[in-house]
Amino acid sequence: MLSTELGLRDIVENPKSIFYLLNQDEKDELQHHISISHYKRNEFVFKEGEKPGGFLLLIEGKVKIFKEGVGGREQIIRMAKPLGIIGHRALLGEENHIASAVTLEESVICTISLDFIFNYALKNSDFSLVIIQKLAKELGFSNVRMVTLTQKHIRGRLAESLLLLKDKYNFEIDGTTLKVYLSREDIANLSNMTTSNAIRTLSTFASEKVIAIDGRKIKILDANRLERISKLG
Amino acid sequence: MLSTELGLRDIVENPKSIFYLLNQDEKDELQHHISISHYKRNEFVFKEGEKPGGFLLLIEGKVKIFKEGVGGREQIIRMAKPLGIIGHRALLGEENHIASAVTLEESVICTISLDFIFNYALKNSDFSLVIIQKLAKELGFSNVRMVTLTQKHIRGRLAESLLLLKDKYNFEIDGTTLKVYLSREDIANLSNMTTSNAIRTLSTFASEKVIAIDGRKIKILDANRLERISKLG
DNA sequence: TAGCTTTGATGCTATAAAACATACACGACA
DNA sequence: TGTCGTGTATGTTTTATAGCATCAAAGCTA
Repeated sequence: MLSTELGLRDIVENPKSIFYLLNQDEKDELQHHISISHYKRNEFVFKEGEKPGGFLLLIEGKVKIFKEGVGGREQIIRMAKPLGIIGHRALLGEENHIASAVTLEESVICTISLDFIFNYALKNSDFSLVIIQKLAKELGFSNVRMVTLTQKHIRGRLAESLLLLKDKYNFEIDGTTLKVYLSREDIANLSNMTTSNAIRTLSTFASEKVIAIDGRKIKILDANRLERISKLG
Repeated sequence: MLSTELGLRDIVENPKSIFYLLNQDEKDELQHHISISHYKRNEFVFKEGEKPGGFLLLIEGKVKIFKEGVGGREQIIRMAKPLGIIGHRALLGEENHIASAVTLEESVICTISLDFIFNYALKNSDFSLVIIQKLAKELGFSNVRMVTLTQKHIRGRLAESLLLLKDKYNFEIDGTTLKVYLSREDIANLSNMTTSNAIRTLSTFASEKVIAIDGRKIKILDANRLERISKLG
């Protein structure tokens, strides 16, 4: 089911891939610096404190990036989807990982050597510019999120997280069901609240007909209302 | 008192400046793309929502970068000191400013044109690499801060902020007085708490002999203890 | 299929921190 | 010299949310 072979081509041929804009020589060279790994659900890709071993590109699956906080309580910093890059912050900042990455479902990840990134890709100023833009946007996201996670109340934080999941993973073909299936605990860790409060607030939203819940399946019934809750509540 | 003339040379000759690593041609070109502005205390350098007008380098003074949150409550995202760059995130991400910048004291800021940054500086891969590293480190800082601001309790957050101020601005010649004089409100906005709680917790720290306060003058008496409070409390 | 573990749901209690209310110190300015 | 405004200090009340306990449902595994 997991299409490894397709994945390799995808990395350089899909316009959404960061390596798409490399020139042909660089793309040819890339083939020698790449390796592919399969992960089952809930496997660590890297752990907080580790030294980055390469530049990682998620080919298939979903990954959460989170940091352990006070008393082991984890905060999900961001989530990745196919053709997203992971672990790049530590690598580019020449630091160890400050967060861990765990697969949310069966995933395929391709590793590009540090050597290639620093000696080939980053010599290409188009590539550098895209990396710069990506980091700048991520930094903006992180700054905005810092303020909302600290200032918004529970309902607002949860609403924002649901909208975030919608923007990142979109809907199933029905147009309402979120295309990502998280445990209540993960939803809580994404929204900076306890699991109990995530469960409680989700049911409140359901009773208000803003969402519908069926196990881990979440349908967004009233996105505008959710938007308003995120802003005001 | 504010040394404008010295400032201009400093930009290219001081190893701490990001423009130090440009080659001579680029440095010569830079002179045609630079302008300098003076700011009084508590003046806006840029505001949330504005389009970045240039790449800003703080020559002299201190600046806070903050974001308006729920109900106008502001969160200080970071603080800048001389030879630090400001507003670069929006510029490099090709977005509008998501935060505002205000001087904490009389300041001198130099503006480098967008044109120079994109058509000269970023063509130099050494410069790009330094920008990439800077952004990556900032992103790491922001991610870590996101977790501590959401998870630590008041005492821990305030202790962390005081240590942050120490790391950024260091001490006066006496070796204990923080070389930055913030209002209680700014300290609160930095630490994600109300002004009352900042005042209260500061006095508690003072009564515990961890710090000494004399108006806006803060002496750090026991940095280790503060470190422990930041980690555990 | 039974027994065990994990996850989800809900009520109750405790508590950290916000919100509010004064009061005081200090400088600016008439 | 008095009055006003601003920043700082401190006590009291209120509230959001964490923490805990219990129970039900759903998945696993033997």
